[in-house]
Amino acid sequence: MDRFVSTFTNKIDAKGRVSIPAPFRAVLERDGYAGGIYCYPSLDAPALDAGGERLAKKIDGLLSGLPDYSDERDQLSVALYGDVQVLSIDGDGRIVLPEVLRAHAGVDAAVTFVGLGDKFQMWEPKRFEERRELARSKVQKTRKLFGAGSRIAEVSDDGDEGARE
Amino acid sequence: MDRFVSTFTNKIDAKGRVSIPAPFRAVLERDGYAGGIYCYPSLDAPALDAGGERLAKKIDGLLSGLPDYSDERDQLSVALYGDVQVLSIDGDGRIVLPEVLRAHAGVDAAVTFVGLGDKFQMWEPKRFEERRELARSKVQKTRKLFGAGSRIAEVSDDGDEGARE
DNA sequence: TTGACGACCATGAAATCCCATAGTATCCCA
DNA sequence: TGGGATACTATGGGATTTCATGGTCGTCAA
Repeated sequence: MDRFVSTFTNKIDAKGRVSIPAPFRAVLERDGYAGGIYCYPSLDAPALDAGGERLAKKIDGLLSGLPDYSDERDQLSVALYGDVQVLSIDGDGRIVLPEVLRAHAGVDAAVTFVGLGDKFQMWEPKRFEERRELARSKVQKTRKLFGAGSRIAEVSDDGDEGARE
Repeated sequence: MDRFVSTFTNKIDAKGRVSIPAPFRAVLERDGYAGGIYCYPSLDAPALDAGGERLAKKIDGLLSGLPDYSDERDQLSVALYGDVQVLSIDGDGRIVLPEVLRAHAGVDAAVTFVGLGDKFQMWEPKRFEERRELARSKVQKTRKLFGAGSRIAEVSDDGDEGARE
């Protein structure tokens, strides 16, 4: 297994710590774990994007096309690197979400971890449920377009069944 | 971790000292720390660019692409090397910003350190907030310009597919 | 002598490490 | 196949370390 799949919800304790789901930790270790995960506000959702080295390299890839020390590169770097935080994982597989990130995602007592293949997202549980409903209905539509029994619907359902509370 | 990532804001004390964020110091140490950091006014922003050996080598690289004794090279080397200062780091991880540099960046009571991968910038906190907003909106535009299938779209879209409305 | 600068020490808050526990899933062997 | 032992996970809390920041004391030079 080398990608983030399925969803898990864990509590945030009094010290602001939250356990990264064990399956995700396993993926991170295979993914050249370097002491922490990269995490930043999702560009267009009240959630946080996170991942390991693979994700970091993708960001590098975005910038590698631009000439060094150009104004444009600097600006993009600010938005891409400037908002990224490296969250270190403690001996028990937990991270601490800084205030800025918690605010963006609106998380408080618990966090829902959502696997997205190369990376995963962290959501406030209720908000994620709402999104999930929307996503499901969208899948229904897509399904009709492709015809019943298409794999798109199957895959989504798999992910959901495996989810824990 | 081997790149400068994320942003931190630290205070300048009565003697003009300011702590370099610990994560940045860690990067500098891996980066062949030689007693100080290289620092110079950003070419097109009211900020300061800074970094370690890797940054110095990149500057060398830029110049090596130009023919010796060309006007362009002379101008560029003056622009790049002319204002470079080597700031030594004290035992507690602090530097002192010379007046010239503080003036260029307009810093006074505090400094915002912004990781940009190979180097980092120092900003006056308020000015940086404005710049950050600019950068963010630029990223949004850039995403729209590059259609689906481009590398930029890939990274951004990955995040959204799973959870978008 | 005064002022700038560097080395060194002090401190409170925050982050990190380490250990404990309970519930659950997994394994192993009869 | 059943049942007990084992391993793992999420979570809580105390102890320790790190970090940013403030201050003092010398030193060197103008």
